[in-house]
Amino acid sequence: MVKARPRSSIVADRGGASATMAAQPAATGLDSAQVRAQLQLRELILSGELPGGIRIAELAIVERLGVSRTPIRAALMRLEQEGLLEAIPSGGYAVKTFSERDISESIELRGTIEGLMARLAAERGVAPVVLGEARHCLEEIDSFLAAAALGDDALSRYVALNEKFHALLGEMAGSAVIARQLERVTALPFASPSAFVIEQANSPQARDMLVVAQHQHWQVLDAIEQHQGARAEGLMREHSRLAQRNLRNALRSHPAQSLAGVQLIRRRS
Amino acid sequence: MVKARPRSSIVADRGGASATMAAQPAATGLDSAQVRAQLQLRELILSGELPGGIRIAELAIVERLGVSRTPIRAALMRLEQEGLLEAIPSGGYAVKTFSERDISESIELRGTIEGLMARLAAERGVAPVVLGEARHCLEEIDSFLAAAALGDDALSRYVALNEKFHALLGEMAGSAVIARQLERVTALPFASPSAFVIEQANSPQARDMLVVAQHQHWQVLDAIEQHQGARAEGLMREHSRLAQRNLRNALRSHPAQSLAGVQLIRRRS
DNA sequence: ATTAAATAATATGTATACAACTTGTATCCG
DNA sequence: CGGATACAAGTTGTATACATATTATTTAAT
Repeated sequence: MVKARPRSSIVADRGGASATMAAQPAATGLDSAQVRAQLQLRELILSGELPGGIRIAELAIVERLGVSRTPIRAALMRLEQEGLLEAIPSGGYAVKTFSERDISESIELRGTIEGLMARLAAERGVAPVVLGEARHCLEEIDSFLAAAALGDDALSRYVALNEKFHALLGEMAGSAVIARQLERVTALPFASPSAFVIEQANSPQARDMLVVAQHQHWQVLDAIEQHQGARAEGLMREHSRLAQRNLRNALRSHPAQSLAGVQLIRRRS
Repeated sequence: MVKARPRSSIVADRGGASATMAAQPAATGLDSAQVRAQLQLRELILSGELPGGIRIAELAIVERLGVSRTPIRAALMRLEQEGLLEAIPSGGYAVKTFSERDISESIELRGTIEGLMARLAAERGVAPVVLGEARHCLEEIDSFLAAAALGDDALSRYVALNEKFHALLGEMAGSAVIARQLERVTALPFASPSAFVIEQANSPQARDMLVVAQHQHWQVLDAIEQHQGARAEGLMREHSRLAQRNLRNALRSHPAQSLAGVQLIRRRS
């Protein structure tokens, strides 16, 4: 025991950082350091502080986040699996960039998998309790979509309920395997069901778009209830093409908006 | 520098193991320790030495593979992402098990994604060079499928060429995003395109099954060449249902065969 | 005898030291 | 002046020590 408390001295050296981390549990949660590092790194990437294409040095992240290399390495590995980073052949990771086509294909893939889920739900049948939940979810959307104009809070409520409906779709399909893969697809920031909804908030057709989307929601649910597999699948696919349209609009008219991760999109590719 | 060469002494202690590892590069390749550990662990799982449901202790793997915990931890994390392990809430990993339904859904998902690829290839068009490769691949299959009876070598050649054709399909679709997700699906041992082909080798209908599969291959290629997106997609989906059929046969008639990973399938679930 | 609590054993999570490798730079030779 | 080699700085890969959490076992009390 010659060397005395190697860690406590180090902690004292880095006391400021540690104290900061312990003082902001609201931002980072109280998960393990690995999860915290993963969340914080994802934020750094999506906020643009770590621009697309840049190589990520582990030691730089160590200084930024105040944890050792071990949990950071784990976080980097997970973010690579998630698709936000890509492994460099010579070692290390770089922040990935996405072409408009990449995003379009991600959305198409999401629509295809969601279509599969809707078809399975229709073919196999869904427990009445879950069907009730889904109906209730859509009724809630109906209720505030009735207003002629929508505020920002209505938009965010739509986003929340929309995600809930899509989550319920996974439950209705009853397949953990497929749900897992869908999660991997929607992990990409632009492939999520309501990625470009807020982007279109100020557009005059914003409400109309939501009306159409909600109509599709109801039709999908109807198709599922009536065991119309092909109809449910087709509707769900078409539903995802609204996101395609929003993607194009967002990239054309609003060059650099506040959407998380836009700076990862490389134009002209 | 009080403590002298902590590693070299340790290495001397484990000299046997290290020397063994260096002496068998043929079995493990000369990749990094992380990749080696990942490959060896996967083998241990698929061969049944680490049975489904069992918890994996890192130190036990350290003794088995002769590398330190760090690369093993990385390998475990990757195998979890791959779907062979599942994280235990209290920490650590356990070998996953699969119901027949899980596998069936994995195959259906693969068929769906391959169907999407085939449709995209048909709609967008494919470079003549790649089309030629695909045609050549199918012609090779034709050539040895002409024989009335098939030996074991013919079967393994079919498996190789079959995988090549499915890989070419990814190239024809021209989507790195979708190809990546398909890889994740086919990473599961039973979802791979030719998972149950060998299993059916001794069956009298084995050759007939391959004839049908090969017919579908040609039809898909034809549909792609003629820009018939819906036809290509439907054919590719139906093609995957041959695997479904083989799965059922394999589980019914041949209770515990030599297929890698069968012991991960939990009957009665 | 059974259950609960306490303690010991063992597991994973984290930090850091060390080694190997990659990359950028500077110097020397042609 | 250009190129190639050698050297140096920095980065990732690996091993291991340490801390903490979980699990198993044993003991005590009801």
